[in-house]
Parts: sequence; structure tokens; C-alpha cells
Amino acid sequence: MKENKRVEIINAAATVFSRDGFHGAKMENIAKGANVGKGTIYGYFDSKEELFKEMIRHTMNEYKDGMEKVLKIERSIKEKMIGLFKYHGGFLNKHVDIAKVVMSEQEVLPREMKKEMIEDNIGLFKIIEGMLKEGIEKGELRDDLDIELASLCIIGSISQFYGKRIFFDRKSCDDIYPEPMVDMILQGLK
Amino acid sequence: MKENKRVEIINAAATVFSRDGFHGAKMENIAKGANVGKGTIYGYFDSKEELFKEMIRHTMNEYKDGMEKVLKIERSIKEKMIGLFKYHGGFLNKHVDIAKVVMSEQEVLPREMKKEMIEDNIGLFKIIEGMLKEGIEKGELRDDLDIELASLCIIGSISQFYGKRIFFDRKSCDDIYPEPMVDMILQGLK
Amino acid sequence: MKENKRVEIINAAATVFSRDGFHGAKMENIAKGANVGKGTIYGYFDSKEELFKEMIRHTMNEYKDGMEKVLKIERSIKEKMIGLFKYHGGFLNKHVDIAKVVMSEQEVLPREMKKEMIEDNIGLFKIIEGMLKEGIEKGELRDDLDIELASLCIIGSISQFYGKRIFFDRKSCDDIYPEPMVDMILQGLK
Amino acid sequence: MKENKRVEIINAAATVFSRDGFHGAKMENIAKGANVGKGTIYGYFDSKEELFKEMIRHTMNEYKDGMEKVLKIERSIKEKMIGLFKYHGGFLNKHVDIAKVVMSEQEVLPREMKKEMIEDNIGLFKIIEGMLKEGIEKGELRDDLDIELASLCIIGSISQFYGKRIFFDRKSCDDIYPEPMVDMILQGLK
DNA sequence: TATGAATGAGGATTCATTCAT
DNA sequence: AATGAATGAATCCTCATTCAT
Repeated sequence: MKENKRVEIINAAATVFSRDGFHGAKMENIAKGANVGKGTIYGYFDSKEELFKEMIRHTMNEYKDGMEKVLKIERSIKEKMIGLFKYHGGFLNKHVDIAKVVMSEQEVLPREMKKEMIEDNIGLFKIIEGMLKEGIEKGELRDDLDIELASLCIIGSISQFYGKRIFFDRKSCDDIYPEPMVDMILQGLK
Repeated sequence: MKENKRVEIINAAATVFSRDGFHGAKMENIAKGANVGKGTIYGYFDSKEELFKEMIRHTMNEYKDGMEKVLKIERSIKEKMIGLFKYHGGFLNKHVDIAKVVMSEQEVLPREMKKEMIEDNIGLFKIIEGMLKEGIEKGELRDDLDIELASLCIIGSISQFYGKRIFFDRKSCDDIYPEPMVDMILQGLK
Repeated sequence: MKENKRVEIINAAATVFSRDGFHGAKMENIAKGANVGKGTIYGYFDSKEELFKEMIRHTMNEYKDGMEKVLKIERSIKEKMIGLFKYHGGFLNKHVDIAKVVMSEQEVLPREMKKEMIEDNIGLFKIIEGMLKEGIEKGELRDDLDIELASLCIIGSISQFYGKRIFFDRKSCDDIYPEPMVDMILQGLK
Repeated sequence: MKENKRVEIINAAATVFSRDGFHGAKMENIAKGANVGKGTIYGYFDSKEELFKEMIRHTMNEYKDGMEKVLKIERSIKEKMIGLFKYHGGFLNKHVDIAKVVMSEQEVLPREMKKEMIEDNIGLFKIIEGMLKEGIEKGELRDDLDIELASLCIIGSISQFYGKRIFFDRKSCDDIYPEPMVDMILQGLK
């Protein structure tokens, strides 16, 4: 049991699950995508459901880890937000398929899977809230800012912005410039 | 064939589809929920897929129509935005189940269904863009505002805000006060 | 309950049953074909199966009655056989659809229906055997002729001959000349 | 996937299809008859329809191949015809069930299946016509014989003769003596 | 008497999972 | 460890039959 084969299965699973949905996805197709036999999958994962969960965890971890790295770099809050937008876009591009499931809380899943995912999602909130706190401390953001609301606004805007650009305008991730959106959020509509 | 039975089936479908997902939903359960026989559904809808599409259309129309009504009332832009947030929250509350599928582009569906849904979604964008234009004309919003970006920010913020409050904080729709969020969007983070 | 509506249902049934088979036939289509509501059929027939049986009886009676009439006319055995062939062809043409089921013992049916049909079929045998007996008495046929075998040969030949001409050569019933076939049977192959 | 299991499925299919008809046959029963799971059938055949077609093909090929072998043996035309009758009877006995469907053009089937079956049927005609031609060349049959008509007469007579003996008189295949029938066909009725 | 909306038993087919190789 | 043939539970959909109008 090489770890490497495990990852290949997870990647194939991501492609198939996001294309066909949980119930619509067939183990056979995942096996083909990973170049293994159907039975082999069961050497690494107990069931389809378990495989699905592992795929989500795997991808969300990748997302969070990357996001954290992006925010670690010393920069102004505006630069951080642009980095955050770009990272999100790049990730969306790389995992268009998974992202559709992972990025949203609206997905359609066995109830029990939900809780875990929501908790993971909180991880992302925490990261962004951290960034905002730092911004306030540095005086880059007004100090009466409601950090929770700001996080929600940022996450919502990112999702809609990149969702529209990639899925509707069909733009490549490299042709999307988030700076104006970031400016607008920072300045407000008035 | 009464129209009324058609609607009952759609409502039952909404509950079941959103709880179990498209593939996970069982026609039997939808039938039970609508208090009709399995076969009856097929007198009104050609297939599970068709029923799903009709449910989406039905709900999105209800959403758009209501939203339009809310924005028609003469008020300041801030009041309109609060109305819009509240309407969204109320709708989410009433149709928690459907909303999860309708409000998001992440659902898992036969490809062809997508286009139609995206186009419907644009309807909502247009409505909100209309509101923003009016706000600029009235001088309530700055005139260099990028209307498209602002719409995306508003829609994204609404989704995240009410999603968090309802699904995560488990608040009732009546206990959610969107005013601070609206203020923040209008003023910006700086 | 007019007798006339009963017959229309039987005729529609004949068309649909023979086109789609017993199990493949849908009561709905039979109703449409007879220009009545689905429920109406059950005013005349107890069940699909009963309707099928009645259709068979109806058609076989028509066949036998017509055949008897043809053979009653005073003529030579050869003329009678030609008449018999032509009548069969005409009937096949008029009821192509039913004939496929009625004329053959190979049809696929609930076992219990079989017996009755076989017995009806014997009716046809009896008629033809009667004709042959008469032919022997009149000296038109050799008196050591095995009447049963001859009947089988005649019935088999008719079926194959018209089946081939109508279904395979796609000839119209009026363009089929059975005289050579009759001659061949009478003279033998040697 | 052993070829042997394929054949067992075909045999079970033959039994069930001919007993219950195409639409009446249940895959479950075929599976039981072949001692396999329902799903297994679909590993070998795409659908019920495909299975049906394959069963027909399989059986018709067996029939034609056997018939050809019988006629290859050097003998008089009368002996050949007796052989042909006996072979037909033996086959009918062995495959009573399938034969009912295969031997007749009256079965109830998706239109497209028909063409192929008719074409296969022609194969049998060709074989018998070949036998007749040879008989004429050898002077065993009169040289003005219409080969097509004679073929039709022979095939029709065989079908009726064995059909009557086996299905109606309930005789075993070994107790049926076709010689008198052959003689009658050769000598004619007069 | 006629209708057709409603019903639900029934059956073809799919696919997660197992297990002999 | 890896495979994929075999399995049968599960589910969509059909259609004979009923019954309120």
C-alpha cells in the first residue's frame, strides 16, 4: 500500500465526485481514473462514503495550508487580500471540480458529513479573521470593524467573484484581476 | 389534474431533493411527502429529472418575483439593501431546503440544467444591478462604482451572512439583523 | 352498451396486440384506437386477458365462417383449394396484424389460453378435412390419401406461401396467384 | 467471464422467453434458471432485448448448422427429406421452448429484430432449395418443379406436422414417423 | 354509461461491495 | 496486495385496474 496510490485514488475521486455528485459517482469510474481495479480502492478506503470524506479533508487541508502560507508573507492588508483572492482563484482553477463541492455549504450530502465540513470551514474563517485583526492592529483597517461580518463579506465576495469569472465568463484564472474588487470592499459602496 | 396537486408534489420534491440530493432522493419519498401515489407524480412530470428542474424553476421564480416586489418600494438605498437582506433571509428560512440547491451553483446536475439556472441567476443580478444604478442616479452611491462588482459583493455577502446565521449559529430568521452588514458594505472596511 | 362499441374495441385490440404482443400492448393505446376512455373497456371486458381472448375468438370465428362459406360453393377440389388459398390471403391482408397471432401456434401466451385456441384451430382442420373427404368421394383425390397429413401439408403450405409473399416479398394480396402452389401440392414434387 | 456461463444464460433465457414471451419473461427467472445473480446477466448481455436476440441467433445457428450437416450426407432425395424432417423434429424436441419463437415469424418483437431473423430464415430456404436443385439434377424430381414453392411447401408441412405431433398429440420425437408425410409431398394429393 | 386521474405492484437495470484467484 | 467477475439490494418507471365524478 503505497501512499502514492492513495493520493491517486483521491484525485480520481475528486474528479468524478464533483462531476457526477456523490450518488451519481461510480466507484468503477474512480477506479479507472486512478488506474486501479475496483477492489483496490477498498484496500485504502472502507467505503464510498469514507472515500468521499477523505477527499474533502484532503482538499480542504490543501486549501487551508496554501491560504495560510499566502497570508504569512509580510505585506499590506490590500496586498494580502489580493493574494488571498488570487490564491482562491488559482485553487479554483486547479480543482474546479472539487471546489464546487468543498467551497460551498449548499452541497447535497449525508447529514452527518456536514458537521465536520462546517468545522473545517471555520478554519478558513479563523485564518481570515486573523488577517483582519492584524490589519486593525496595524491601523490599516478601522478599529470598529466587525471582524466576523468582514470575513463573511470577503469570503462571499471571493466566491461570487471567481465563480462568475470562471464558470460564467469562462475566463482563465490568470486573466482575472481582483484588485478592483478588493478596492471596492475596502472603500465601500458610498 | 389540479394545479394544486402539482404544487404539493413540487414542495415535497423540494424537501426531499434538498435533504438527500438529486441522486439520493427517492421518488417514493417524494410521493409520500405529497400524499400521492408514486405513479401520480409521473402524471405531472415526465421524470425525476424533469421534476427537479420544475422545482428549481418554481422556486427561483418565487424568489425573483418577491425580490422585485421588495425593491419596488420607494426607499433609500440602505433601506432597500436591508429589505433585500431580510427578504433573502425570510426566503431562506421558508425554503431552507430548496435554497441550499437553488442559491448555489455547486449542485450536482446534468450539464444542460446548468445553463438555464445560470441564466435565471442572471435575473437576480439584473435586479440588483438595477437597484444600484438607481442609487447612483439618486446620488446615494458614488458614481464611479463598478456595478457588477458591487452586485457580486452584495450577493456573496448575503449568502454567507444568512448561511452562517441560519445554518451555523442556528438563529431564527427574525433574530437576524442585517443592518450592520449593510452598513459595513456601504462604508467599506477602511 | 352498444354491441358496436364492443367490436370497435376488439378491432383496436387486434391492431395493438398484434403490433406489440400481449404483454407489450397497453390498454391506453387500445382505448385510444377505439376512441373510448380507458375505463370504458372494462365495461365490456373483465380484463386485458379476457379482451385478448375475445379478440382471438372473434377473429377466428370470422375466419372459420368465411372459410366454410368459401368451401360450400360447388366446385372442383382444385378450385376449392384455390378459393381457400385466396380467402386465407385476403384474410391475412385484412387482418395482417391479428393473423400473426391467430394463424400460428407459436405465439407467446398464458398457457391456459392455448388449449382453447388449439381446439379452435382444430375447427379449421375439420373444415379442411371435410373438403378433402369430399374430394376423395368425388374421385378427385386418390382414395388412399391420408387426410390428416394432407390437411397439415395444405395448412402449412398456405401459411408459408402467403407469409412469404406478404411479409417478405411485400406483395399485395391481389397480386398473389396461388394456382401454381395448389397444382404442386396436388401433383407432388416428383 | 467464461463462455460456458454465457451459454447457460442463453439456455435459461430460451426456456423462460418461450414459456412467458418476451415481455412476460422476467430477468429474475432467467437468472435463477442459469444459477447466477440478476446482475451477472448484464455482464454478458447489455439488456433483455440483447439477450433475446442473442438467444435467437444462437439457436438459429445451431439449427442451420445441423440441417446443413444432415443434407450433406449422400442419399436419395426422399432419404434426405426424411432426414430433414427427423432433424427438425429432434431439434423441436430438444428446444421445444425456443423453437416456438424461432420457427415462427409471428413472435412479437421490436421491429428491427425482425429483419435479421427473416434474413436468417432465408438461410434455411437456401439450404432446402439447394437440396431440391440437386434432386432435379439427379433426376429424382421433375425438372419443371418450382423450387421456391416446393421449399415453402416442405417447410410449412414440417412445421405443421411436427407441431401437431409434439404439441397436440404430445408424442415423443422418437415416436414420430415422417415417411408417410414425405411420400405424400413427393407424390401429391391426386 | 363513460371517463381519465390516481394508484401501487411489478420488473429492468444499476452499482457498491465482496471474494476467489 | 491487486483484481474484476459475481452478486442482489435498491430504485426509477410502467401500466392494468379502480372509482369518483
